[in-house]
Amino acid sequence: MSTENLPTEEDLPEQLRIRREKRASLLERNVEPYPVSVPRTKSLKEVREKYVGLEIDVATGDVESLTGRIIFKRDTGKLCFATLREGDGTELQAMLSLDKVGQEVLDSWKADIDLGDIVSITGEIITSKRGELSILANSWTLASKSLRPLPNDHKPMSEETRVRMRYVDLIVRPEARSNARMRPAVMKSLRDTFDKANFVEVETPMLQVMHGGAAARPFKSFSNAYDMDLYLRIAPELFLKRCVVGGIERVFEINRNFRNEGADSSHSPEFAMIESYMAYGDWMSIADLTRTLVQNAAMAVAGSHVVTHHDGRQADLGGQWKQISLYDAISNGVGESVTALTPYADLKKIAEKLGMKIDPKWITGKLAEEIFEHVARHLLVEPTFVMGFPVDTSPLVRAHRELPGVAEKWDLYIDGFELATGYSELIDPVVQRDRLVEQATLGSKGDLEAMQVDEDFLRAMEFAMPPTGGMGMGVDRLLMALTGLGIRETILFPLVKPEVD
RNA sequence: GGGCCUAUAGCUCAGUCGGUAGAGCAACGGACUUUUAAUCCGUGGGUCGACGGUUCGAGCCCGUCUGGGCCCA
Repeated sequence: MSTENLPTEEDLPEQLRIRREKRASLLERNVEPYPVSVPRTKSLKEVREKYVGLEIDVATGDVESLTGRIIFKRDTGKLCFATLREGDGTELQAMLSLDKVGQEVLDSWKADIDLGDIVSITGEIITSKRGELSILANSWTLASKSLRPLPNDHKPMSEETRVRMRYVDLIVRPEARSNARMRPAVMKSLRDTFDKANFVEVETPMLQVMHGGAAARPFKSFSNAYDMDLYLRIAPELFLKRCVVGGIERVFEINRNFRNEGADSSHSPEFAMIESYMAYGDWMSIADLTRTLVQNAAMAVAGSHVVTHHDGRQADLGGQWKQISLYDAISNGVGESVTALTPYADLKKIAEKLGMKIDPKWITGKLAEEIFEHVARHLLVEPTFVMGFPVDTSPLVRAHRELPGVAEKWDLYIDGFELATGYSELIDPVVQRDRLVEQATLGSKGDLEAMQVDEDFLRAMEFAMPPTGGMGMGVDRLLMALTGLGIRETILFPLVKPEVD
């Protein structure tokens, strides 16, 4: 990187300039501000655990070398205090006294060490006269000099600063630390649940020649080596179904999908998703699997099926979950009977009466789904399976075994948002081809979310796919359901537009 | 896409009627051997998001743009 455009020392804000001067001053005195290693015999957490319950004003005689970031600093004339914090948030007090370290070392501590610096301190583990577990320094050494001041630890950072500088957020905000550690706990729980049910995890392409498996606009890219357009996947569905054809009868994938659409408090352009397929299952058995995945994840992070959101609200994810019919929900919401056979014109009248803005590109089923979202979605706070979606918006789903115009598809709603979807999969390759051709026709008419005809996928289907149930669930949204957080808090580094100078 | 709110010191925020830019924490200098957001005395730190307009005079009023948030679609 070029150094030409970096600000000169005089241009820097006062506090940044002073810290750079301190770094230079250390180097002048042959003190390394960024040493290759520093003494460390225990973590702060290990010390806290070992000496729990130690009485006031005790000297243990145990000498350790401990490291941590300086979070608070209380310098007095001859006895200085500082609070060290390590990555998981564990804190420990450090004490430096004139009679232990001498004038020169104490003066250097006061002058050279700032909030945010990482230090190593060697000394005896004691409790102070106020009972605080502490390390009383015999010596100390700088582990890494911070050139930027930490934000005020007692006022929350603004939401934008938290997202743009997550590394600082993780240093100062306990909830940021626990959120970051909740995601891997949930991932582990999901994989354990699948493993116990004999599912095999696979990884399928994210760079795809042809996108499919969902109704969404893709990100487009280009391969220099192959000289052709490539797409970032919007869903792994068509590859997982190839796996089922090949005999991986219980299969799942947890990984990132990319959708080139709007971003808001529940949509991120890249998001983690589970997809899973179970041969010889159907939409009901896959619903049971989905419920088990969610409930086990709740148990893993909350120790209970009742989870407590960050605002204190509790949500009960336990028991069997309510099932409602999509068209019943619409009928109740609009006060007249609506079915999958209700004609487009009637739906349009209903939507207009509701004051909805209607996109002329919407087909009949899409209009019904939009009416559902308008009248019923916000009511679905407790976990609810919404059963029976229109067949014309579900091109990869088999038709309902009894209800005409309906597909064996459910959406799972929690807290008013869609958490997961599940199907009895369409396995008739001839019908599948017709549906995809129909999609391609919509695409050629300008529907940017329509699917393409994937000939290789159809060829796989023609080798016979067993009857199968399938599901997809947003991992970020699962974390939202468990914590009540917005999607940008469940993702460590959500996409943000670059800062402008 | 539409509407509303928002951008001021390193961080979090005030800023009245358009008239010399404020606080807390942080920083700098000094005092202090048991502090817990230590305390006390003193000091410095600002392109008020960007550009344009109105005005004798703009952080404040108007317009455009950019970033962020919320609501609607």
